[in-house]
Amino acid sequence: MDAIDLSLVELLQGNARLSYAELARQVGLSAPAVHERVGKLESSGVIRAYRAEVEPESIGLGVTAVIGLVEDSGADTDDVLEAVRRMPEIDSCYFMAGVESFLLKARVGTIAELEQLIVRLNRTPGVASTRTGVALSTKWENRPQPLGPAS
Amino acid sequence: MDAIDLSLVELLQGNARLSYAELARQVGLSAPAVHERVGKLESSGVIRAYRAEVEPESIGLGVTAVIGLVEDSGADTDDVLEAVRRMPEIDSCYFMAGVESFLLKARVGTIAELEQLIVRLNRTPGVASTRTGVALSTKWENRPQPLGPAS
DNA sequence: GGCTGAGGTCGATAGCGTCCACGGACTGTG
DNA sequence: CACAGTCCGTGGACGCTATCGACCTCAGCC
Repeated sequence: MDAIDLSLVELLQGNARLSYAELARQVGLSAPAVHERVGKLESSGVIRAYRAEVEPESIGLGVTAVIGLVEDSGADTDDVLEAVRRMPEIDSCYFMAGVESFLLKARVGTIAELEQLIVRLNRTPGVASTRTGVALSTKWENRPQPLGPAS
Repeated sequence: MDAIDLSLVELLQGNARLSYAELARQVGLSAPAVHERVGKLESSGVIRAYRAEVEPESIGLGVTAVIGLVEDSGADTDDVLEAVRRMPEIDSCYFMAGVESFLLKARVGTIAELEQLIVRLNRTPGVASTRTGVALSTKWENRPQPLGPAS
């Protein structure tokens, strides 16, 4: 990971569809060289994926909620995790310090669907309670990360 | 937004670097047709951007925190928002229902940097208090959204 | 010095992006 | 019904890109 790799990562964070030729021009290398570097960034796991960022409203997902989840004493954390993973509405999942072991971000179409999701979560074995906050609006999300001079 | 547009969005959510030719094969249209459809999805705002998803640790951002922010009574919400926006560590910002007007997700390199960020937030005019939770691990994030039959 | 490996350039070729002219299915109208 | 207009697609063409293989260069090491 040198300075050129960092620039490549930064460029691709900004626009994942840049051509190798364009990347090459920006960093001052040839296209094959860039191709190889990006390939290594991908296979070493620095670049995990390339995703189109979609406006949730336009695909019928207008409601965003954040859910803190408290586990039963004696719950199997892996089982809970697996159950949560199977709910496609849950688009992010963090294991947290604190009473609420998990913090979930969910995206659904309507408040009614959110209600159903919460009920399903509360019924899940190992889940003691949940606490849900509803986002009224998303100001921004997943802003490209500032590239600290890395590892 | 018909079924083909939905497939295109779904395919690009999964891999933003697919070529138009490949997309065309997958949805059974010609490349120029796909090119035009994707162009319209972009300019109508359905597709906001294409981003490389980067492993935060590898660019020196190993600490994820979630911060609830309570505004002063009489604070100017727009000013608070502007101040928060200027902090590049804050990668997501939601305006929430509840006492904590904003929920922020931050990404920093070390706990020391997190401390500085929190101090800066608490010093910001209009901010009454903050409450921070630290993520011990990220199970997953920004999973491709399930494509409900959309608008 | 001479080997070796990493990482670059160059050149070639197949395939892709993108522009354009053209054509069929709907739709509203005389 | 015939007509024109619109929408949305196809196919062809052409320049640019992706990607492979051959070769070059430099650093480290025996």
